[in-house]
Amino acid sequence: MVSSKKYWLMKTEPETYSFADLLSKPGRTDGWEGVRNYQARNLMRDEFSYGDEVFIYHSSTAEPCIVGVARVVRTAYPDQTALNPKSDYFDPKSQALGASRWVAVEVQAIKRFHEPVSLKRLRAEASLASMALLRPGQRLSIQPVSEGEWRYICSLSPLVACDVAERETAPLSL
DNA sequence: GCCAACGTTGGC
DNA sequence: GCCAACGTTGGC
Repeated sequence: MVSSKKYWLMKTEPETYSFADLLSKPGRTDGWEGVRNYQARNLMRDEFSYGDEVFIYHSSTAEPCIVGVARVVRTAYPDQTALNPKSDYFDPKSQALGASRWVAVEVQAIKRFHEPVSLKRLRAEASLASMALLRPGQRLSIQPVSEGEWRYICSLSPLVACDVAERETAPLSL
């Protein structure tokens, strides 16, 4: 039996890597690298399936918010940045091991919120009270999102397909 | 920049 | 395996 689609939330600091950065990649697809937490790694490695959908969340910024939706287009593979001494994500222990202890997945941006859904807004919604993201001291950079939470959040602001947005906004650059 | 809440490290 | 020290995250 084919398992049903699961939903996730992934945090990123937009100063380091923003949703716009993902949109700028070929095919709006990129490797989600640099996750250096076992719990988050295990979710990616053991739970992420092809086609799962992911909220992209901007953290450590003036207005923390969910900015868009991406789709898992490649399941977990070794995160090679852990073996690259020049990478910000270099991990000496992986180097000592001779293999990366970390994994990455590839995600493709598919939709953006017309109005990003702010953390403040999420906190104001009673039906999201038990959401993982809103728990005090929740630092996990990859979190499961229930189908109910997913649908509710998607109803809070219109979603714009990224390929459409590209056509509308991208100047001709040939 | 503060600080609470974690997670990791390493001595024992 | 305990746990103190240290580092990191991330909202405010």
